[in-house]
Amino acid sequence: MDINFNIEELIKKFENSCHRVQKKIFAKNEVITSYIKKRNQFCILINGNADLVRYDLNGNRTIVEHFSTNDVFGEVFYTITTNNELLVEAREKCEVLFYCYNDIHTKCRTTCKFHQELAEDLPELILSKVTDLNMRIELLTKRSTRDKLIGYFTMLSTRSLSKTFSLPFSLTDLADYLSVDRSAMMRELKLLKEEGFIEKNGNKITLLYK
Amino acid sequence: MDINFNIEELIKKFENSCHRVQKKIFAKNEVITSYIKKRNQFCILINGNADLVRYDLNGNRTIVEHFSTNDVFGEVFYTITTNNELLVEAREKCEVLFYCYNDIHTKCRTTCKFHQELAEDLPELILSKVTDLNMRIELLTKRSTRDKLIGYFTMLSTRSLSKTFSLPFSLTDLADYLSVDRSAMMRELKLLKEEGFIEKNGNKITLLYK
DNA sequence: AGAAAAAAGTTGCAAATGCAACATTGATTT
DNA sequence: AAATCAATGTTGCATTTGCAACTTTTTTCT
Repeated sequence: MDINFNIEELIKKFENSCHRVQKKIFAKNEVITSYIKKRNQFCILINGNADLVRYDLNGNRTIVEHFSTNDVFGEVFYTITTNNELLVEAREKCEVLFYCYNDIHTKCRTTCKFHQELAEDLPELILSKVTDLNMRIELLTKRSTRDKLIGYFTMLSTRSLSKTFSLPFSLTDLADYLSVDRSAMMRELKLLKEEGFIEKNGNKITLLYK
Repeated sequence: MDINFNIEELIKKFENSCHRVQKKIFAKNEVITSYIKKRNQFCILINGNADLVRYDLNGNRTIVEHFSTNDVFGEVFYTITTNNELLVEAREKCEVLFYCYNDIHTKCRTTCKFHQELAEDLPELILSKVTDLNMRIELLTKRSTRDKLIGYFTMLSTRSLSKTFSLPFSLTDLADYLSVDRSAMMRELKLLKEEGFIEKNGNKITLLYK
């Protein structure tokens, strides 16, 4: 599958064609959107890094998804079944495009160029999201912390086409992403180093197995 | 968001218009497809129930996804990062539509009516899959077996608009779906009954909390 | 209807994980 | 440059979970 969707081009077109779309800029740690308050919103992260975060009743924080440049997110992708708070938080300065999902297939299709093109490329955009989510599920269904770590590292290694790669997360956030206790994860990480499975220098990891 | 995609109608059209699509029928327990052997395949389950199942190296079985009528699945949704086997297994008699994802946006768009319409409705189809996957992740990131069970029951209750609902799984399969040990799950289920959170008769569950 | 297989239910014990409370290092702010 | 805050790293202990080995009940097959 080859995704030939070019978001840069699309944005250029939007800027002098469609006025139903909003572009906003957020500073580090600002809340970009809340999944409880808004509905039917569809967002594209043009620039930056952000996380979809859930806080449960016991105060546990979970990074539900991690977004980087060109990722899509928003409430259309989410059916709320819990009463937990779901927030998208900027981890650094972020540029975000907002608009209403309904607009895509209804009004704009025939009117503005931006929406027309987006409608065409939408399957690709969403599809790449599906593959991300499936990968995430693959990780989360692993039975032990060790298997989750190894699974995650293997994925990063495959993506970067190298045995050595850097973590996109702090270790604290990685624990929240893998949905395990941080100290338990640190313990397991230490064992993986001691047993010679991995090497770690700063936020760079090297796989030594296989 | 309202999904007005009518798959029945679409299939009727396909049957006398497009010859690039295959319809096959599977008996219970047959393997519908393997995610390692094939690539770029896109499937619609017209009728029946099936599971996407993973067997890991320790012999653990995980139900990665559960499909029922009108669900879509296939390798296009999946970037293989592991060497575990991923199979779609029929849990009962299934009718399945197969075709190649690439066809959707390339050749068929201008030629056959079936693909043309499917291309239009594809965002909706995939989007509903994304909401399912997000719900799944929400469950899997819960920290304890108890929270997973309660989360799952709450979701079923919300969907059926009733405090009483029936489980779509056997308990054995539910454990594989929630990615926990079956006996540990049974123990927790017993506690939930004893502590008055739920009632259970056969495969019917009633929520007693809130 | 009877046999066989699958699912449900139970339990003791070992291992993994979470929790809490720290010390240490590194980064950011004033 | 010092102070503050965040991230990393460590450990003991309690709790949860997984594993293995069963029995009982329900379903499926011939």
